[in-house]
Amino acid sequence: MARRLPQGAAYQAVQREILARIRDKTWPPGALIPGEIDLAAEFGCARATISRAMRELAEAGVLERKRRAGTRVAANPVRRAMLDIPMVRQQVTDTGRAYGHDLLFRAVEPPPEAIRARLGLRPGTAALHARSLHRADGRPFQVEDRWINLDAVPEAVSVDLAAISANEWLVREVPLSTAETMLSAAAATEVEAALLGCPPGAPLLEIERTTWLGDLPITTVRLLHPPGFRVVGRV
Amino acid sequence: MARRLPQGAAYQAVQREILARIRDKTWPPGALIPGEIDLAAEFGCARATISRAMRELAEAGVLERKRRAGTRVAANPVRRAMLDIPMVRQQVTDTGRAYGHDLLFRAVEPPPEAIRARLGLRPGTAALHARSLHRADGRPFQVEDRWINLDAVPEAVSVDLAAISANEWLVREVPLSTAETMLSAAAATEVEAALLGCPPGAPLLEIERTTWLGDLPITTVRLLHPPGFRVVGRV
DNA sequence: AAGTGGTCTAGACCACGCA
DNA sequence: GCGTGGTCTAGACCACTTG
Repeated sequence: MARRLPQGAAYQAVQREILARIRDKTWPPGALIPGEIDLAAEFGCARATISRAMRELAEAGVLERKRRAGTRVAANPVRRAMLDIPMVRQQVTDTGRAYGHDLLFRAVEPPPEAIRARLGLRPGTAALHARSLHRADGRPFQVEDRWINLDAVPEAVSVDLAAISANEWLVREVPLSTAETMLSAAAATEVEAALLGCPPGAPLLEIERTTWLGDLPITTVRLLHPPGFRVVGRV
Repeated sequence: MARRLPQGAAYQAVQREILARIRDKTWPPGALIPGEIDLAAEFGCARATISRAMRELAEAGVLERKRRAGTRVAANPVRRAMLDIPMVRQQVTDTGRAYGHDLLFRAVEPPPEAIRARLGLRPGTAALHARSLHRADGRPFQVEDRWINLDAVPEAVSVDLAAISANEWLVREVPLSTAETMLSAAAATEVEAALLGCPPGAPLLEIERTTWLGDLPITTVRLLHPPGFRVVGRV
């Protein structure tokens, strides 16, 4: 760049300038903006610098890029929220509370049809089923209902889930799995209400997550949080 | 690279190799992995290629990088879910349904204390308050309860919110605002139940979002979805 | 003080997808 | 075709942090 901007890198200065031009409607939504070579000339920097700035803005949903067609300001910007869903233990201890968990149930049994399909099991195949209650300072924090595909991780059957939570064992043993996460609201059943210490029918935040290693389904879990629990998104 | 891998770019091939080595525990959680120069030599590519591969993996939470200290495999990988929260209209029409919305209420009035604080208003200041019902194929899809900071966007007061939803007007007029998003479960009040066509007390997925332009609060909104509604995360 | 990641450059080739 | 973005390279300087 002609003058070295004090705050941050050149590609970030380029990003700020692009964002400013979108905000002040120099480049309105849907508009075609100059190509990388033109902008590099204007900003007095290398094309790679412009490229990185625009690539990141495209990943953020601000710009839409197509070869030959050029770069446009996104017409329908999508609001994105990044949710961090750490291990339960961390969620609890990060807020200064004491973590504990109870294994409520453990069995190797054929899952219901919905779970069976999600884990890609042949009908009749058994899977490891575990239910736990996680506590913060002794009070109910999360009910976890988990199914583990024993075809994928047979070692799981011999893990003492009372000593180490399934979550932590899986993170250690099967790192880097890909996941699909769903959030919804559910009414507490009698059992769930008793566990979480809330009235039956109370609104619970429900997180369902299925993880794969490559194409191989590993586990699917349903997490229930007591009323008042919030998930906060960054960005 | 020595041999041109058919699928994708070189930096992606490097990423796949790094991920493979983490998975097979060549590089276990917490381990220090070779520096960029060493890896560039090993993979037979430029240092910038390794750098991009590792930078992205660090952004994804897989690696932790520090100058001088080097790069380590993340010890406590955090599960991240990226939620796309598009404009209501798109959410509805993308699933092939007809979109419609009714403006239920509109007033310029002092907000309750919680909202006032969130919008950074002086006590007694009025804000634009609007409540809408969004429909998909005529059926209730979302209840929107919004407050708009008229100090930040005075033009909002003269917008016909029956013709264009507040959401769409704000996206067009105040693009690129930053936002904080919260998800939780809430029990339907009598009014909300009537609007959404569900029993009172039914569990609703609640999304609260506040947006800023720089440091200036623009709007805060509470979105309620009927039972069964799900938000799905990518990655 | 030294080594690591973070960034930038100038140039190059490629691939996709409009015209 | 041909212009755009997408990627790669070889080399350079800088900034942070730790031994």
